[in-house]
Amino acid sequence: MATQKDFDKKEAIFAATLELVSKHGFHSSPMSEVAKQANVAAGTIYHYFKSKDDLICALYVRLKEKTTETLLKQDDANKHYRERIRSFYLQNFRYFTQNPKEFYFLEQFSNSPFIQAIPRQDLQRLDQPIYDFLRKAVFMQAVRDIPPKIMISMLLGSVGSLVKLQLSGDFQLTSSDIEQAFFACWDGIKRQ
Amino acid sequence: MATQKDFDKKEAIFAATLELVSKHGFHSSPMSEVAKQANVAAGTIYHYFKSKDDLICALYVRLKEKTTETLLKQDDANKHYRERIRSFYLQNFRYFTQNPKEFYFLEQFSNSPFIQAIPRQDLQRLDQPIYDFLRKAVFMQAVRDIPPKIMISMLLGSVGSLVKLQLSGDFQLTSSDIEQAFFACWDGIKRQ
Amino acid sequence: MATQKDFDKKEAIFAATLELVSKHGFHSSPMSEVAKQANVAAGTIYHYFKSKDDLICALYVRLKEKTTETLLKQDDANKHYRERIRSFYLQNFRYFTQNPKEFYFLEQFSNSPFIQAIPRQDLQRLDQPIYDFLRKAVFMQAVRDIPPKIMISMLLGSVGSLVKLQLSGDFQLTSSDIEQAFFACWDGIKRQ
Amino acid sequence: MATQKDFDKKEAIFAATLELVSKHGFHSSPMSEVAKQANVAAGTIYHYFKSKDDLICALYVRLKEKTTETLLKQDDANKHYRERIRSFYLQNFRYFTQNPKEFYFLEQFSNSPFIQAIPRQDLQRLDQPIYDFLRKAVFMQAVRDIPPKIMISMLLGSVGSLVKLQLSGDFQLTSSDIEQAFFACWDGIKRQ
DNA sequence: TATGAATGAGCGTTCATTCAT
DNA sequence: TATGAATGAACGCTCATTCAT
Repeated sequence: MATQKDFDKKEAIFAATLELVSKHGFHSSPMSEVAKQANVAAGTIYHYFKSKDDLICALYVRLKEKTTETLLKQDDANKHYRERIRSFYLQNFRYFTQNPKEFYFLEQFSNSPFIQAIPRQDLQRLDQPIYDFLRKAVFMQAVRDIPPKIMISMLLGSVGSLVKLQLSGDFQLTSSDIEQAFFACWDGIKRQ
Repeated sequence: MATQKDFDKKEAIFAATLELVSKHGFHSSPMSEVAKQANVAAGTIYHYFKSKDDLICALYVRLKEKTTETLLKQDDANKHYRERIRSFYLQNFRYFTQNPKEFYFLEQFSNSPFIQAIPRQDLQRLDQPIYDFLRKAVFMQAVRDIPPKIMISMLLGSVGSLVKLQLSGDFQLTSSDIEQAFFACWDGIKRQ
Repeated sequence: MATQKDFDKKEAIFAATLELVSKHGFHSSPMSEVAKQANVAAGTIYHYFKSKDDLICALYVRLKEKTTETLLKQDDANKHYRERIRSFYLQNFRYFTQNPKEFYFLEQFSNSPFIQAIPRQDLQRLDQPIYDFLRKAVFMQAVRDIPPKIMISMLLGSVGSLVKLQLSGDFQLTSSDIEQAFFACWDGIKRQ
Repeated sequence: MATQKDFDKKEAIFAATLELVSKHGFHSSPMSEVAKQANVAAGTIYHYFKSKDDLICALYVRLKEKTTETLLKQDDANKHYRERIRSFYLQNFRYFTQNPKEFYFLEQFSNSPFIQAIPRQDLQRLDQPIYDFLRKAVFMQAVRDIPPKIMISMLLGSVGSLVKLQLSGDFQLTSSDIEQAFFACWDGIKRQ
């Protein structure tokens, strides 16, 4: 079926882009290489994406959606907020250490001028689910009344740093290290 | 004096590179533009740097050294560790929000495959002063016995996230927000 | 037909390179000029050749093959060796005086460090047919038992010098001059 | 003494140019490298030579003069022409196999478009001594009445080919090979 | 005379993008 | 829709040459 084939090609292009960009960076990932890796012709990419920038931005959005969904899917509203946030933190660490390509791509992208090409409201939409999750925690008085944006920044900044540390190969983090790191964060944001 | 002139040219090239790369990214900062911005001929850059990569790596090392030095210069060994770490955290925030070009450059660089071009031991040397500072804090039992690498990751991850938030323009952080964020961190790492 | 078009483009690039290099030398024949002369875009050359060096080496191999084939094609195994070698000598002179571009290109190439880029066994393969022709003459006791490599050197050195003399415009060689030069060579190598 | 110093510098520049050009070719021998190798500043070369082309042409003329002089110096007018020409041939072979840099430089130069930069009469002047030597041999009826230009071409073409063969490393020529080659030539040009 | 930092035109090459098939 | 040869602007970089010292 054509639709399935389209899907496959688009997927293949995304996968190839992720592979190459995460390893070599944006400008060392020519479209011709992406095409080769995806087993399509160079021109074919332009049936699915307007330009290289468009492809990269689309991949960013896609990965953001996917990771956010994955990370919140396992949330269990019946548990205590501490447990839910702990689980979110740990999942985050696990997900990215197990999917380093996605981590590298997202970090690279969000620290590059590329990100300015994404409309602000789209960026907001991508963060919305996590944002909602934490705002509710504040509302439920599970955590201190810190603006959710700050809280996200702190949590994700912390976990992101740890992922980077782990992936650098300089340092093997044990699960106790992660727990410890989480509780350090938690002690910082929990309602005393 | 020749030495002064050399210094000026090299400085001008560094400044131009910082300006352009922080604004447009590595690959949207051609050497010809760097030269124009620095008021030198394109070829002149190659008297000071072997290649574009070399220039960018040299600038990274230089900025790292400068910021580390600046951030630790104001450390007062007579104060309590809480105060010293607080000051470090706050200075960090202040320095980077006031020097956004340096922040963007460093973030972009350290999240790009470029960083692999810097020998591991050089990277270690750049982080050594901060590392020493925190290791001593652990040794003095001022903070919990968390591996310093993790502690650095958490502190800098946290403050980096806040700087990004502030610079994004989405959110105006008050100094009370920063204090709050610091104390959250501190509560996490202090010896209870 | 695509294959024909490819052939045409590659041929046009070869012809343009021969034209320019024979007239101006390697380094005064920029790729941009080659492209212009061949009526293709600069980038197109790189579909057919990896680099400028690759193009030039490929052209050398091609011309060597073509001239060797041309020179041996007219050989008539029924004739006496004296006649066959005479014919080879005369053809050689005629071919290169009538195709000065090829002569200048080949001379330039084989006297430049470029030639070291061609694997030794490839060079040997190119000379093999002439080598075989002369070795057989030795074997048949038509000529003295001089190592064929030396004999080739002498014959081709002699005729090459004459071609250079003729093309220099300093001196108009008559066909009697060439005959005379050949017989001088022949008297030197024939079995007495 | 200044004059001596000048001489030394100019010599050093010539020596450096010969060294580099014979090994790497004209366009892989930048003036900056020549300067380094000669232990002078880049600008200094321009006190002695108008341009790179000028330097290379001057070196050509110089080497031509020197080799011609060397080769004719040992001529002994008392001997038979056969002996004198034999000696010239053998010296030629010996000189260039022992001075491969000069051989490679001269071959490269005389097969490149560079040579067109040298006025025709200068070229003639350089060849004049050898030309005279052989013309006299014709006049004395020692050799056949072949135009001296052709005779030079044949002799030098022959010996040049052998030098190339020897220097290529493919083939070790014995002194008997050279003798044989000379007598082949001689049989070709001697008055029967 | 000697220096070598500075110049900038010009090079070889890449690669995002197009378009005839 | 899919192809991939072709394009050519733009890049990083070299190097012959100049000139203030």
